[in-house]
Amino acid sequence: MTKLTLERVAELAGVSRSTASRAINGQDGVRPEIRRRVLDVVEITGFVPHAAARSLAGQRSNILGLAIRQTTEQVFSDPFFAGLVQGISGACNAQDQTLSLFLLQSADGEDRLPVRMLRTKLVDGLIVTATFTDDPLVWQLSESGIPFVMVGEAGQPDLSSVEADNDGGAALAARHLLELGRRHMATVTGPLRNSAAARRLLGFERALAAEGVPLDPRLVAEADFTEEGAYAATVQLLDGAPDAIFAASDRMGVGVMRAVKDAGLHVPDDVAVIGFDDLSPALETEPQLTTVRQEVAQLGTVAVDLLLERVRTPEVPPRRVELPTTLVVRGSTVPTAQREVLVR
Amino acid sequence: MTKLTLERVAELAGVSRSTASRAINGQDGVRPEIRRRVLDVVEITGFVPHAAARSLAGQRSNILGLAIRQTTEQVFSDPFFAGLVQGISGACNAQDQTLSLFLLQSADGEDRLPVRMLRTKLVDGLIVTATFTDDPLVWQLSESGIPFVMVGEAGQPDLSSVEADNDGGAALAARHLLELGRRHMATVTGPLRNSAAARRLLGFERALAAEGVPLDPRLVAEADFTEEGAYAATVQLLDGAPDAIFAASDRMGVGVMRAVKDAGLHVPDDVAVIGFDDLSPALETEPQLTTVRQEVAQLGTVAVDLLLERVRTPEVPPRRVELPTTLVVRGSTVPTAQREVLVR
DNA sequence: TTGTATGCGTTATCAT
DNA sequence: ATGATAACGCATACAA
Repeated sequence: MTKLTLERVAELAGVSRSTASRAINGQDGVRPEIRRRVLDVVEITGFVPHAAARSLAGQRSNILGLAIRQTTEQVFSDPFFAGLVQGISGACNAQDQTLSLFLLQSADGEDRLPVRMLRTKLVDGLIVTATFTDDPLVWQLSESGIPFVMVGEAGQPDLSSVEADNDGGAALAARHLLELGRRHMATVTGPLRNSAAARRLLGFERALAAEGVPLDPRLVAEADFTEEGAYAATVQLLDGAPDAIFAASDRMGVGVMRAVKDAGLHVPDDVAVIGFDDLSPALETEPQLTTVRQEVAQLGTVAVDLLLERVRTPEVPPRRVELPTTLVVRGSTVPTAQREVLVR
Repeated sequence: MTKLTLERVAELAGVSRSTASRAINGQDGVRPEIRRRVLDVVEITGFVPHAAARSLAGQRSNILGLAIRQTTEQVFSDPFFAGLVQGISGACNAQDQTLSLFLLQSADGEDRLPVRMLRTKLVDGLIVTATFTDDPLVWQLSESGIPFVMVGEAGQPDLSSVEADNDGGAALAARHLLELGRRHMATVTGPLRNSAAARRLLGFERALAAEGVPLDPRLVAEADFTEEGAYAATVQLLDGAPDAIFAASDRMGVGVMRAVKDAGLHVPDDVAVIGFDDLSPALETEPQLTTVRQEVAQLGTVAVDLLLERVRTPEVPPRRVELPTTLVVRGSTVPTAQREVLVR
């Protein structure tokens, strides 16, 4: 059996390579009847174009890279990442792109990836996540000229990026707690080098201040987005006797609740707890965690869209997308009995 | 600035393309002096060969795929996976292979991946994880002829695969508990469709039976490798008043310990608990979890080695590697005070 | 609308 | 040891 190439398909369909190519790639300017014939042959033979050849000739690999700057341990224990990758992977499939993962953990890998990926032309573009506000990778990438988008804050101005409305979301949390009559708010933040963590703190502070209930600095504890970290932070915070704690992620919310309970306090009667994300951990607590929902998977979808935009039409300027957040009220702030149907 | 290609490098080094190529690829048959000159030019210019061109001409993409059959949610919350990917990724870097992730979650994706990946020649081979004993993907792959290796049990005979010695590990656990004088053993298993889960149960049972302490079927509960699942399973098991519980993973061990404690029982006095993996969750309990250690990252390393073996020398038959496990004694079976230095 | 011819950047074969 | 040259499989500008 002769190797199955475009040439062979064209032959079987009785057309030229170019026509076959056009038919297969859905370009127009090919008679419907001919197109059918070609596609039939493709169907029957199971032809799939050779990735490398296509890439070489077409100047495009149809591979998108996901550059991950956290340790594998972090990545693979963070439900946020699960949702994000879910979204990215789904969008890639839908757009016929292959997703390639790059773990950027090792010190030497840090400057190897840019050079390799960029020049090698393996990927058409990169989605970069979880950078810190002054991540060198970012300017390395922008210098290199490879198309890329950020999930999270773009340290630099002229970059495409997607992010949830962290300020707004945190403000939702703040106002919800205020409405419940809480006045001694505390918050467990993520690592403040992380812009999302910083903005959630900022949004929370501002919203409180706007209502004349300034946040006591002693009731702010920085943690690391893990349950354990949040637990430890909360233990400290409890000295200040807060009546509400805003955790910058659901996972941390779980830790906060555990600490509160272990201190012999009741949630929400003594301390109301609210998280951020609306991912699975929020449902695993008792009572369930009130939280600020962000559409994590959609973050991934948008990231892919933005990236393809940069890849396909480099001339249109980069843009930043900010996805809305919503409040999801559960038992950790309002006992079930007292709650109307606030969430559809 | 003219495009940086092999041609250009050759020109700058004053040699032919072929020589430049050989020098760069470390092939022999090129004078040391010449090689130096070429490599210098490479160094200075920062030349990196074009992936697609190399792939097209060389019949090899140097991309390895990791096919994941679990939901993203599962994958990104399982510390086992973190370690595995860590190992795989590291080995890929070390061997100059690019790692590409394929999430095989959607129903339609299931038969799309094989066809696409295989024919497209994008990857040289695939590492497949976490299949069930009769996973259709496995025979689809073996039919297709693409080189691949399994992490876990190979349903079929003639496949390369890596796995920890699950039977042996479970036996270690069993004997340890017996030595401690426990006689009413219980176990929380993983999903028994999963071969690793099945073997851990089997190994545990057998080792007990061999010592004349058969496992009471009522003291076996199947869970799903999650903490919550294990918690629920343990609640059931406790009715049978076991004095020791073997959890088929550390993560489940955490759930088991929580359940035991919540039942007002003491670990290890009332119930000894032992896990499997020796991953981070084992250290997060109080007391820390005794466990059967498997070298998760090495699993990944070996998988890559096996795969490259299949890719580069298809003629040598596939082989199965089984990695040894070791017992790591901690407080959940032996109080610190009573413990010698068993772990270095 | 279709076909022809050329180029993509590298490796591999075959001389030299 | 080195160089010329032919693949590799496809896309695309151009011609028809």
